[in-house]
Amino acid sequence: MYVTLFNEFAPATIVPVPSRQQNGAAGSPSRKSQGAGAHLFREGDAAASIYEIVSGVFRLTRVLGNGRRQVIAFGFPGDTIGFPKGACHHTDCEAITAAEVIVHRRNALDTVDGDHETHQRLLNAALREISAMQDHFMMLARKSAKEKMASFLVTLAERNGTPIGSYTSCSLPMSRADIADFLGLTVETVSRTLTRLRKENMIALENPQTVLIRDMRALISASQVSE
Amino acid sequence: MYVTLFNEFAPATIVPVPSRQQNGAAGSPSRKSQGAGAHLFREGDAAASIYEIVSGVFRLTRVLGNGRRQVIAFGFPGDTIGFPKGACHHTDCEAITAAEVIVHRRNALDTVDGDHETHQRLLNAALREISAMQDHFMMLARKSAKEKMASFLVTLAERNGTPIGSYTSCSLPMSRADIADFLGLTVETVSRTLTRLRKENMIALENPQTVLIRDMRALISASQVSE
DNA sequence: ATGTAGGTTTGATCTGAATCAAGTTGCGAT
DNA sequence: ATCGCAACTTGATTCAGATCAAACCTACAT
Repeated sequence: MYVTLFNEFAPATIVPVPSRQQNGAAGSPSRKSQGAGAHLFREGDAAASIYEIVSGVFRLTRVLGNGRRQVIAFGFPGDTIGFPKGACHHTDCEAITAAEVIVHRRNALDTVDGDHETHQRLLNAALREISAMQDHFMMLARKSAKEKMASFLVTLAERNGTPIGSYTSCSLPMSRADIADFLGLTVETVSRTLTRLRKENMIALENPQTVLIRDMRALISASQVSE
Repeated sequence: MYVTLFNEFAPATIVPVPSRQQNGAAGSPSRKSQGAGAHLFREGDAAASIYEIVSGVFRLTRVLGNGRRQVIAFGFPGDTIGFPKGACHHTDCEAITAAEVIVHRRNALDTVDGDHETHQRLLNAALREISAMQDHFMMLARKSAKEKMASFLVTLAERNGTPIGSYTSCSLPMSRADIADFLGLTVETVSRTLTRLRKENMIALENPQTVLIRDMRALISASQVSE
């Protein structure tokens, strides 16, 4: 059974942060801080809000009967999460690092009277989300373990990496189990595949949570479907 | 507990088009007929329109380098298709039967000035889409061939089936290759799995394009993740 | 410092689905 | 009719990744 990282922070440290309330009638987005390991919302919760990630990393999951789990997405700063299905959230959402979000009232999506620009931004986020998920389909259904892992690292480096000389350093805030459940693999396969990429000199592991990409070109090439 | 795939689909919101053509400014949705095999749009096309399916079945696909293909979704009457990524369509869309669609100007999503209600309907369709795709993730990543095939048939029966006594007849307008590329399997596995479900007396094949579901309860049970 | 518990890596084996390879069936065109 | 082709089914074999099983860290708690 799966147990989350960072359990030591377990008690949800949700600290509302005072913020620019000058936004009159409808909008009034507020900020919220979130400790690592705390749930932002759970599957089935009434969807009162939509969130824009300011800092930190979130994990969106769904669970299937027995224990099979799917990580739908990781949320990074700039991402919008919490699109509702009807009145409810349809995923669990947990912070995997300490995090901060901007909270929008859920019906910023419904009504347009209040804040056109926010509405439009959320809508565009939803459309981007659809597109990103379609990419993920390809990955889940049609890529090998190596291609999946390479794709994942390339994406992560783009979002999250810091260049160090000609290399790129990239932290993996999520556990191997999270990666496995995102890519549709097992932890063992994730681990083995990382080792393989390491032995092929594409990456190095500074420590289990930090990857150094040594040959981005090769990694990108490995992320694409081979002939 | 996880139930079935996609059964949260739109309760066929086929709003008959009273074609409020008096709506000069923004709305003016029109209809379009589409022969079997004709493309409604292709990946990369400028996304000028969004479509609501009135009749017929569409197939949304993306192609990966060599020849690997992913069927993103099948579109049935009541579904909305053609959500753009930026200015472009990000999938191919082909009618697999003769079909008819309602055409909305693309910026029915952008601007709200014209037709609030249409805007809202499209937005809700986008949110439903996100939810449905999340279900599909689970299927692609975490289900066995038998579970996938059973899920697919159950979903199809819900959308498309006609009860015949205690049985449900259901046409498969798409080819085995389409089904395979939707479920992340090969044609051979699709065929074998259908045979297996047939031998287990859950279904019968009237002909290759028509399935008779003989034991819906068993099929639903097979569609769920086994212990 | 020692013990313990996750998380990670590595190894051995197994298996479900892919691949390779024929058949079959249905159908439209000659 | 029957030829040709495409879609489908079935069979034999292979293989990538799952599963089963041990180590191997760290980091925290005693």
